[in-house]
Amino acid sequence: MGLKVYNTISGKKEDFQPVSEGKVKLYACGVTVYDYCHIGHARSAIVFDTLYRYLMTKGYDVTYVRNFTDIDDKIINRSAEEKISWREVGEKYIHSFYEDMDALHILKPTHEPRATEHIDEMIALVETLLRKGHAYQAGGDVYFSIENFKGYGQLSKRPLDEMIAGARVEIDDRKKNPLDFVLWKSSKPDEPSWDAPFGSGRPGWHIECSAMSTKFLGNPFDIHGGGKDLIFPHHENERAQTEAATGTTFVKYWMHNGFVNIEKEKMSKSIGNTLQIRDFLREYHPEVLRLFFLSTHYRSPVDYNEKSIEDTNSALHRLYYTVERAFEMIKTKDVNPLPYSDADVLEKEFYEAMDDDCNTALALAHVFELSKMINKMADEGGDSSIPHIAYLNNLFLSLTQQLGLLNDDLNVFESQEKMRHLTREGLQLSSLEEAILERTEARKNKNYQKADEIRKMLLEKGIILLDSQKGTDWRVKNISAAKGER
RNA sequence: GGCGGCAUCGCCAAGUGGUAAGGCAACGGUCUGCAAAACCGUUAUCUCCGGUUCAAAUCCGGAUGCCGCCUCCA
Repeated sequence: MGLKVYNTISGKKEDFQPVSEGKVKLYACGVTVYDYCHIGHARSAIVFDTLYRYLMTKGYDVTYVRNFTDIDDKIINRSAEEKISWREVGEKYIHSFYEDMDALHILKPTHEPRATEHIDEMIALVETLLRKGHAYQAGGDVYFSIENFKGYGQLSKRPLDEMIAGARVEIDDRKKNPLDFVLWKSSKPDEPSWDAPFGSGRPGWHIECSAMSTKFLGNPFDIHGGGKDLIFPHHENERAQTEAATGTTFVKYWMHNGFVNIEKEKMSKSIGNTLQIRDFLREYHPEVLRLFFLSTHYRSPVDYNEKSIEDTNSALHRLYYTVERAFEMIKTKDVNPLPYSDADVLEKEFYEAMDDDCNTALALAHVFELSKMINKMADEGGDSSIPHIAYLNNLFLSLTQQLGLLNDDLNVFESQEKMRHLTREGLQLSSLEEAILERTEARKNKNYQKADEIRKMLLEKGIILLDSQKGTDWRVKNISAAKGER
């Protein structure tokens, strides 16, 4: 079974057939660099990162392009607010973008072009459009004329007359048609501008993606992605201007991810409920966010709320503990992994799920089943099952890592989680260790009452003590349960 | 007003014709001095009404509710 993807323009799942055999050209709209990234950006990045990884797993030679919009009104405004140049604004937020993406283990795309480094290509594109009669000049600006581009509205599926009738389209006298959009805009005296045959100024929003995707991927290319909100007007306009200029299909498959809501409310700056990635990471492990997003199909809206995140956090712990347990059993011996057919079935189902329009939620279900299989085998014990456990564990890690999960070393994961928790509780590691020692003494003396008091005291701080032959270790209590008690 | 989407166990969430994956939580059990983790077991007929079909959560029609887009936005 081959990969199927849902194509926005046809509204259907289609068999994925790349333009060139064995190669995939993928373009995802990146960010406008004027602020820190929020978890909506993270979702988009994670969705297309997952697709990118999966395409590579399937053996495609993938060229993945993700742009930076580094010139735009918001950047100019920001530059005034922060009293730094617009270029410094760009640099600053590109830097922060990388910090966030690295923390989330988002793989680096093949190319990450910046708009301002491709002004020449944009100018050439605008000139072509002018020459072909798809664009016109008005008051120093250049507009794209939708009139003689017959496919306008196909992507977003909007009838033109009704869009025009829509109350929210701003009427601009300079436009021949209210839906015409700017390709090039004249700059005010103190704004950045570039010389062009049709007057100095700066590019409109959509033109950069047309220029850069075409430059790096050619036309047509395979997949163009982004958030659902980009379908109109951004992608509709990109498509119109590119196809009008080149006379050929722009993109074969359009893929769009759903939104992130926060507590059932749309996340937006005007409501003031945006959650930045860096703020999230102060509270939770980065993979909690990844697992959370992968638990819902990428096209569906997803509601961010504390309970769901804490549930996800518990689920992620389960995955890590499974690996920990498996390694514990394997490490003592030199083990040759021995295949196990029940696991091979799960592996097959995992790939079938991924092939079905990247159904990561279903794929994850199989990962959890595999986790159960490993734990069960470990429970039943017996040296004879160890080669199987080694096999299952290898498979488990290969599947989770395809989803970008379980990147951390177990010790790192655990200790980060513990430190994060101690900070949250305002506890010192040394005093915790002291309490544990004290309890161990009490247990030796069979003073279980005191031992239980200490256990209870620590439990109230979200710390669980784990007794074993080797001594007493501790873990962070499942946070959702801990919070419910307080 | 136009276009589109969604409604599945307490919560989250897969599932597009053959009698409901998975996660979290809960309860009972095994294990443990007590716990934890893990494992075993238990918990749904899919918003409502009508239709098509041998057969529908899945297709069609209608109702109700929720949401998104049409303006910068991942």
